[in-house]
Amino acid sequence: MFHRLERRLQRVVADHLRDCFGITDLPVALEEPRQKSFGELAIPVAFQLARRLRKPPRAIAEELAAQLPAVEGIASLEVAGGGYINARFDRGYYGWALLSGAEEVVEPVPGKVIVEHTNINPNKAAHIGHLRNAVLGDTFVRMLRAVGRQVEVQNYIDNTGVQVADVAVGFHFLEGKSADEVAQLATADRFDYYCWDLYARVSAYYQDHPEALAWRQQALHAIEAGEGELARIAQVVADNIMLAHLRTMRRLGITYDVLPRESEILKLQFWATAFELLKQRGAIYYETAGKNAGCWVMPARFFSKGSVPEDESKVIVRSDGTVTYVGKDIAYQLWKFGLLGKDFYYRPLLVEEDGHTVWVTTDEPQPYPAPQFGRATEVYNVIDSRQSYLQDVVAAGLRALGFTEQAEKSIHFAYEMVALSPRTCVELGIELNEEDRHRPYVEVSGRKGLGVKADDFIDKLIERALEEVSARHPDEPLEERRRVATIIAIGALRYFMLRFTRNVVIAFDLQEALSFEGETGPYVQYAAVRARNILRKYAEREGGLPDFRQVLGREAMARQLAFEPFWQLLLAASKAEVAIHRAVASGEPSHVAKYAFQLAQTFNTFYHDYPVIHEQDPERRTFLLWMTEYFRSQLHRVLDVLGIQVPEYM
RNA sequence: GGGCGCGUAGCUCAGCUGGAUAGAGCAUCGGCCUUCUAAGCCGAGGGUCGCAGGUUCGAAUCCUGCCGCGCCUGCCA
Repeated sequence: MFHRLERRLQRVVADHLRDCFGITDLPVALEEPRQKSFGELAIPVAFQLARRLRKPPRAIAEELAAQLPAVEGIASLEVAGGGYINARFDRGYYGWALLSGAEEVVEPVPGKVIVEHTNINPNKAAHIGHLRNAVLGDTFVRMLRAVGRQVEVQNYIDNTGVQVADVAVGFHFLEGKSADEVAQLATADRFDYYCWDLYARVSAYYQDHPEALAWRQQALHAIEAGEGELARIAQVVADNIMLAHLRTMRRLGITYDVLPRESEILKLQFWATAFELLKQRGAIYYETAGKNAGCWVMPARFFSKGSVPEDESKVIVRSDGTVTYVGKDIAYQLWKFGLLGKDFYYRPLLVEEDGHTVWVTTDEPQPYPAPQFGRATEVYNVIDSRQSYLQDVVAAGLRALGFTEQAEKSIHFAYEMVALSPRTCVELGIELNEEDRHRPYVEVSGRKGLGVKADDFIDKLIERALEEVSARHPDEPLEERRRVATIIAIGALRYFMLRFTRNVVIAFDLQEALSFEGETGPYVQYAAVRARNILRKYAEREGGLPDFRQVLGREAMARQLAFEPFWQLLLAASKAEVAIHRAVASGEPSHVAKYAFQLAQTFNTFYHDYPVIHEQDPERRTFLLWMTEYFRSQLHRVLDVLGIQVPEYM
């Protein structure tokens, strides 16, 4: 409703400027006044007009305020300060609109958005860095859907890359295991943990035995050819680790529509097609001299922003004829926009509890009726900011092929890494040198087997939450308590990953992340639980909730909302839509998290200041009860966008 | 060298397209549980918004130049 009134006022002002001044090129921006007593919306347009009209802003504001036509829902306009026009809402109108459910219906927006996220190498367990990617991506998807966008979620599986090859090397050469033995091992619990350690061992082995890197080449060629024991091992590893990742992400309420696999990009000749295009359009050329001799490269001028020497070109096809990640990604991006003229085949991989099917690509025709994947109008690639160089090259590839519009719409949804605080490193038994000890954070490498495994961290959170729940509700059955603790733990985790803006490095601190106080997910959940408790208790006592629309009319609303604190509380609670829209516009999920926290704070103030059930005045009691219900629904709404559930009790 | 990002309270961070007295959490100190669960609420202290210029009626926000830190700049991804 706030959103709607804002737009309505914006339009009236814009129309007025057009009709009376002939001004159409001035964007009318509305603000929220610094002081609440100034009203609900401020129009600073007089400042912008001052220079153009050569009049003091104050005079322009006076004039405008007097001339502007009446706007439904706006009670008054008044001039303040140096030239602000402050608008006050008609409180009865506003409250009644919220109560009678005149909320805006979410209008579907044309076009399909693809969000690609998670993309974990299927060779070892996920770590906390991956969680940031998945939570960010999943939340962004929820945000887009909340504003009416059609979204397809993709999780790219690099099942033919170096990382998978290295684990295959580990099983084959270091452990002497056959593909069957690995397959047997994969049925056991925590196969992903086993691979985590093995991968670290292989990396260490390469360090000490550089000649062993030949094994990697051998494995990569076997995988690309799809033949031999190493290829079979790699497939077993990739398939099973992929499933392990899906299980980990499911714990966080994260799922996908389709999993495009790199093996199909190769087998179905996606790359070959893209390669031809790139050659034809001169986006890449065969280098005959210098360090990149024998490679197909893209010249730096296509992707570089600064002045860069000509030999800084990016290798797309290696001298041994294999294609780099960037090359495959260009083919993949082309497919996402429906520009490749090819498609995958699909089969259902699994069905989630809610009936949602996760599809995976295959290289042969399938009998299953799959949805139409790809063909997006807009693409978001959730990939950490360290890869922005590669992402620039990919976008440059699209541009070089003449797809400038799609290159613009292929957005690198970048975020900074998750590092560990020195304190947490010590806690995890990671040795630090003197320099690292005094840094704000320490980057940890998955390659060395350092870092925090996602499932371990989730388990630890649940354990901590269970202690809290058990202390408060010792009489509840353990299974119940565990379920509640899990919801709280996931809420804490998701909130922690979302509370920072994308471009700050998270210095992950266990102690801080395990805390359930202050600006945390559980704080917001707690507010929602409190709201529901009031409603439940009232319903138990009175045999149900009143029919608010019957009991509270527009006049009653106006009467109650004349009381300033009530008005401010309702106003704050009604801004969820605005917050979500702004977060989508700025591409910043943390804005939703911030709003959720503020909303919870506001509700806690309400909770503390105005006992609902004990209120004596009947109209006021009903009003307070409705406010509680409104807060509850708004809290649920934003928590849903954040992917955070509300437990039965806390 | 070049590219990207960061620098705001003791610590961790918000601050939307420039706007009216710079915000929150944690930590510290002091209050509040016989009233809808204290994972809560109230209060206090704490800031030359890295530095210097510039644009503007107005700059934490935009521009330029410095300083400090991080990441990238691979025939790994």
